[in-house]
Amino acid sequence: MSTTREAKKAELKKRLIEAAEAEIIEHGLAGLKARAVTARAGCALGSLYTVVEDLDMLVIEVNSRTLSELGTALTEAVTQAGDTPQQALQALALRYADFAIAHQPLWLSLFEHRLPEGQDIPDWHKQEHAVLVEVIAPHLAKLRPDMTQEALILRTRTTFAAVHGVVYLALQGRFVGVPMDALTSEISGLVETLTAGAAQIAQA
Amino acid sequence: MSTTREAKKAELKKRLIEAAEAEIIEHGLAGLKARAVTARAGCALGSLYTVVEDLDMLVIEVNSRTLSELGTALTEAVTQAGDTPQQALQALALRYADFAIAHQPLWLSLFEHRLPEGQDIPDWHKQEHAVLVEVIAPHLAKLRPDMTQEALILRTRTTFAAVHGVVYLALQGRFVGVPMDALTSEISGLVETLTAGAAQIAQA
DNA sequence: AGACTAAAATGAACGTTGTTCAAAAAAATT
DNA sequence: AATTTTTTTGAACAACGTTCATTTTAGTCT
Repeated sequence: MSTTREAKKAELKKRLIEAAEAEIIEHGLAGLKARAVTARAGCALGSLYTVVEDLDMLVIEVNSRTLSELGTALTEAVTQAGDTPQQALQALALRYADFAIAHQPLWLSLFEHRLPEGQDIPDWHKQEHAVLVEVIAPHLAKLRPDMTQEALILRTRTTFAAVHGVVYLALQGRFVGVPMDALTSEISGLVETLTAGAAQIAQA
Repeated sequence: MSTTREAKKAELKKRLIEAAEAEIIEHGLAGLKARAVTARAGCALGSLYTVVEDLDMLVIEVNSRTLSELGTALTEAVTQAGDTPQQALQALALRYADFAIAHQPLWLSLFEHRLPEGQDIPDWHKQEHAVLVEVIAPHLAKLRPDMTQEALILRTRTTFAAVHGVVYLALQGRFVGVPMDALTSEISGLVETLTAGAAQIAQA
């Protein structure tokens, strides 16, 4: 039997992913080093490449985990929110910001990680991003009954990206970003404005 | 006299900045290499460090140029737009997206560049980002006469960040981004929604 | 103009990356 | 127990940013 082989390999992979996650949390995505990860996982440097194509693919594995947890956080937020689309969208946006703040380095690596030119993200991982817009779509649809389904898909992505942009620039700490202590109220104000505008345009 | 000394140094610096800009345009920020830049500028590898602290500082010099050109593009867009705040904000957002598309790698390096942990962006360069929000503020103020000046400053940054987020995720080509061929119309729809919402909230 | 001094340009060399691969260790099979 | 197959290992490699002793150039002084 060769159950030991697969099991050990799977366990090593898990250990490496967890080590990479811990390293990103401690030193950020830019501070992720192959030697530090393998030392933390308790294996040789070369072993990394028996379990994963690349260091980049290890990052993608970490991002996959993060995306999954972010997804459950968002779906939970919807169930706890009120019934109106305004309340649901407010809850989603605030939960998104809360998650980003609470898991800053992991959340940042979702959007800062780049593959070398030519390579691109595997499809299975691209699909995992879908949850970010899927949780938004039904509530936006209630606000905009005038829109076709295709238009709604686009507008949902736009809405996500708008909220995302505010959180991203704020966490980045760049000059143009909203200060961290104003982030929650600004996110709330943005969603209020967006929902008010959407309802009004749909009615006209 | 030592006018030749300073002049040569200044000219070398200019050549290096231009070379770095060209390299970023061709290979992206991640593809910027000290050896390629110095080869392109026609000087030795070590000469780079007589003119600039770091390769990072060379990127900041390039970003400074880009920010300046982006600033003039945005101010020009306002003068060409109609008189209503809605028209001004539409013109600004669309011009921002156009600039990002037309100068993709340079625009991306404005937001993708990171300094090593501990170091942070020099103040003079932080200040250069101000133009991004300064062009927005007066038009948003007309839509929200109910807001205090401090609240307006925050909301201006939020508004910029929202539009920026949509452009950024679209150009990134990640799953959640708006497809490039829908970007212009989605930006327009977002600004329409934001301005409609703002006007309604101010009136209430 | 030529000798001398100060400054700047140079590129070989260093430390640190990610990645590879011949050799060693471990596991499976006979 | 011996043999074959597979996996793990870490020294070695190429590519990177950065440094610094040396060389070259520019400025100054008889």
